[in-house]
Amino acid sequence: MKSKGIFDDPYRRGRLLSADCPSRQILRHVTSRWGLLVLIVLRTGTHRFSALRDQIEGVSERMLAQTLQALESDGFVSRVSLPVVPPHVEYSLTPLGEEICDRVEGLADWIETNLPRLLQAQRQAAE
Amino acid sequence: MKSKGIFDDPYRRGRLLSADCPSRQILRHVTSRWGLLVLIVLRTGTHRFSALRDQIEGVSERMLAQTLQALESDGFVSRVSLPVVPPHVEYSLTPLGEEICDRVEGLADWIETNLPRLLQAQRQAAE
DNA sequence: CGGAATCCAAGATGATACTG
DNA sequence: CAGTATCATCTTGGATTCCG
Repeated sequence: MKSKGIFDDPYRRGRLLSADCPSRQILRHVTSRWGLLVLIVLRTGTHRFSALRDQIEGVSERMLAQTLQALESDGFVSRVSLPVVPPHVEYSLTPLGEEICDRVEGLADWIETNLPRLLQAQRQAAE
Repeated sequence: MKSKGIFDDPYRRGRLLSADCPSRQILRHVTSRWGLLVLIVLRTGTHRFSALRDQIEGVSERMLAQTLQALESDGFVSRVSLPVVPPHVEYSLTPLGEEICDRVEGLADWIETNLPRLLQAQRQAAE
């Protein structure tokens, strides 16, 4: 009888090129249109819902709520609801969220810093 | 008469939190569902269209072509079409593409490596 | 204040068929 | 082989309204 140890699990480490790799879902959450921006803002500390909405220009309340839920369900964001009226809810990064935010911010910072080069490359590629 | 120097351009460096920052578009291209995977595969060397399609499980030819065009127009991917029949087209990373791929792969690798932790965090967050 | 619910517009994606 | 064209579908996103 063959034993089925943990080493038989093909996803002990992710394989992004496989269609059914769970990494793809997580990746889509953190690289989603608003997910990445939420992480970046939360990296600067705890924020309330309205503060996030105001800092992330262009996000709707609907998408912000949806994005926060996805990040929370992945364990990247912690949600603390204070039982007061009017409601007061605070969002912050979990330790896991801080770790992934390092990588996310590395990407975002590189683009922001190199934007002049990037815009020039776009013009050149358009020729 | 006021001179309009390059320092007047608010986007000499990007500001991702601004709705109209060009960085957002570039970011969406490289973090798109297939864009990220294309970059990762091209990091291993030059590939033909069909090779990319085969390696990136689940991508359709339509989306692959569209993704490659976006990355090419941003200056991340170089497209070389050999004038033979049947057609032979080779894709590779530009120097700019390699630079950004460092960051993209950093993120992807972290997720793949930490997938076990991530899946456990998901279960815990679901409680 | 922080959402949830609903409806609708816009965009992303896919299957298929077709072409140089 | 490497796409493009077309159509159908699914997802994303936004505006509005309502609620505890």
